[in-house]
Amino acid sequence: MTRQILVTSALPYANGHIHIGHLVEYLQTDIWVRFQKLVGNRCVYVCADDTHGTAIMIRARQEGRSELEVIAEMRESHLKDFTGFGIEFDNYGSTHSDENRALCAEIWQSLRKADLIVERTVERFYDPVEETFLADRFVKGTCPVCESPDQYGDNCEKCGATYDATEVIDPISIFSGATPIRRESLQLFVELEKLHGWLNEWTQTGEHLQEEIANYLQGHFLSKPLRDWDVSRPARYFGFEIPDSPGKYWFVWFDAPIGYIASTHQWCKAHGEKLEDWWKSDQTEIHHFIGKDITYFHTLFWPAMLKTAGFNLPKKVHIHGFLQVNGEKMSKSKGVFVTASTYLKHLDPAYLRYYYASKLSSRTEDLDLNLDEFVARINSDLVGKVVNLASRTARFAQPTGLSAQYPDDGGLFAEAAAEADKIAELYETCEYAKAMRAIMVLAEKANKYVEDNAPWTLKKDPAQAGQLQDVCTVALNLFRQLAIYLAPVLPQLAEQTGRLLNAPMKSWDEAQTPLVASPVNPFEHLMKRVDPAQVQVMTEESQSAPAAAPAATPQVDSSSAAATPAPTTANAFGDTLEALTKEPLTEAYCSIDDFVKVDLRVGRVLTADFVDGSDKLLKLTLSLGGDVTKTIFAGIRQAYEPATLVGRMVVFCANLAPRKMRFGTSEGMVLAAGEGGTQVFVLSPDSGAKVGHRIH
RNA sequence: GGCUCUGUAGCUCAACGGUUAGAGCAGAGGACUCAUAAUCCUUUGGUUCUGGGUUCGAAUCCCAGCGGAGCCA
Repeated sequence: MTRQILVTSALPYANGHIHIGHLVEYLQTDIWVRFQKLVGNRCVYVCADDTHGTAIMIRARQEGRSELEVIAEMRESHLKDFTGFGIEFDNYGSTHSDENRALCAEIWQSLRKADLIVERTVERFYDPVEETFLADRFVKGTCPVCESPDQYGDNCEKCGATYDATEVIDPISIFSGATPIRRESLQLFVELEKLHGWLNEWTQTGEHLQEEIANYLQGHFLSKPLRDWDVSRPARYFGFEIPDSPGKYWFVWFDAPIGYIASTHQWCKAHGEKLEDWWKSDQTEIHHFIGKDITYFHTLFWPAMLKTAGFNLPKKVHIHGFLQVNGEKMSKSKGVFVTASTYLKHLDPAYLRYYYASKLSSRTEDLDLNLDEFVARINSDLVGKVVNLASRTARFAQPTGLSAQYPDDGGLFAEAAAEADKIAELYETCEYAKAMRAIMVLAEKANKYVEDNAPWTLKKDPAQAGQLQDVCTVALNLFRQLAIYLAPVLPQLAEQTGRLLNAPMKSWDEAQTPLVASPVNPFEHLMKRVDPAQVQVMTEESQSAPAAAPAATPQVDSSSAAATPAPTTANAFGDTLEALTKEPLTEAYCSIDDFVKVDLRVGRVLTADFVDGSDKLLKLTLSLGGDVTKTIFAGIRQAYEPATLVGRMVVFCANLAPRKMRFGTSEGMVLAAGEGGTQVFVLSPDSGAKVGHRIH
């Protein structure tokens, strides 16, 4: 039975570029959509830019242009990145569209009619320079609990306290630096509590949510009365003015998810379809793919809005975890923050599509991009196992084409064909990692078949030509099966395979029938091995890119910057002589006696603070265990956010002679690699080391 | 701080409360030479974070501790 499925990914915010963290979601979704289309379901994939809110407004003003210009430019950039990664939306809209405005009004009317909207006066911070109210996270100041400076207005990264922005000591606006003033404002709220009973049932029953998400909602929100949701923002605000409340605008999180419907509407108009058939019909399944950070918007507010306004509820909200790179949070200061466009400059998008697929499950666990593993996976699985099958047999088969009848292969093809349902089920349930493994097992068996039948030996004997053709027919058919199973992940490979064998692949079911009597075209490389040096260049370029590259600032052409260093030979890991050339090895020897004079220790950073009057230094308090501490001024300010250092272990010299500085006395030196400035990389011991350990 | 997850081989991950905890990669040895130093065979790696408990039986369930991730409208 053909299903009718509407799929969405979260709307990227029009204030930043797409990076490889975002791509976890778009690739996960794109793979799912391609799978659905391949098996013959009617599937439409929509998305849009999320364009409203204070951040966009302020940015436009700071850049001296209109919000419309800003969002138009980001839209272009986003689309370019998505296209580059083979993400195929059926429609890519914008929350700043006529369709969205109309739908917002419609849903708003429903909420009014259901008597869910109330007015209340709240006190908010107001930026007198930018003339706008400030969300908590747009205010910084000293934590009212532990008095750490430079904390955001909603919670303290040092002590973990949460509070209201109005409690912060010495607050400033992050936009203008001005001291915000308190101002009363009449706001509109949705009384979510009125739908508490229904939400309880919807979230806790059925298959709408992953189990851990249902638990999370139960434990965190549904166990107590639901707070009213503040959905309005006073002028100035970039968004839609609320029709029945002049001077008030819908909060960006009100109109953003409605953008899913608006984008669908655009698609319907372009394809002669009715919106009702997609959003108000039992025949349609809605599937949202989102990250775990925006869980509550999509699992409480959004269902409540849909329910009230009479739209389809999602059949499933698929929630994924975050991307880490080499075991750490993606971070701009440490150079593991890779944008989509930087990646595309150096590497084939197919690599990332496969790598993510090989690691994704249906759980909300985070996914770690380990760059060494990335190289190994691609080279071993895709090039070594899959593509190799074609590579080692296509040339033998080219003169004759495929055999007219499918030969006896000992049941291999049938065996792999029988896996189709299992693999389909794994795609359907987002267990891509398991699907990839199942496919690789088939690839291993196929390689063994080639090994056992040694076509290269058959080739030497003209009498065995028929046998040779048969063996290659089997191998290429097994390869073709793999290409079909991998098509949702690697659409390009599927197309190339279709061309190689003169038989385009259109459907999942083609894995059930062997291809015979088809000509074989000259073989071209289907996929290149990953060169670790390219990965290296990519991370280096990411490190040298300006920290928060906003689209508006004229892009420093980082490609030319990356090309400048003289190309030097690299070892097998891609390490070049660059660093050694800049700082040659010391020629004089150091005796063991000299070395042991230096007392190197493992310490834990207890506190890390900016130093007033210095743009280079951070003041660190290091613990050596118990109550033994050392104070160190380290020149790493440009490379590290203080908050990211607290709690981590570092290596430092504990018996360096104390040095008086303008700011205090420094009692040691933290060990770090790099050239200085933003290029500083603090050393850490492997796990297992204890605070206070001496380094020998 | 609260909540939801999470900790298994060097790395990435499997394992309905039930044989001797398994795969891939990496490592070691061998075969092969068609293939992008690819492939095939054999093989070394585990105190399942720690400590208690429940059970005939625990990686799995419970409690505590330690570490990691996220969220807190």
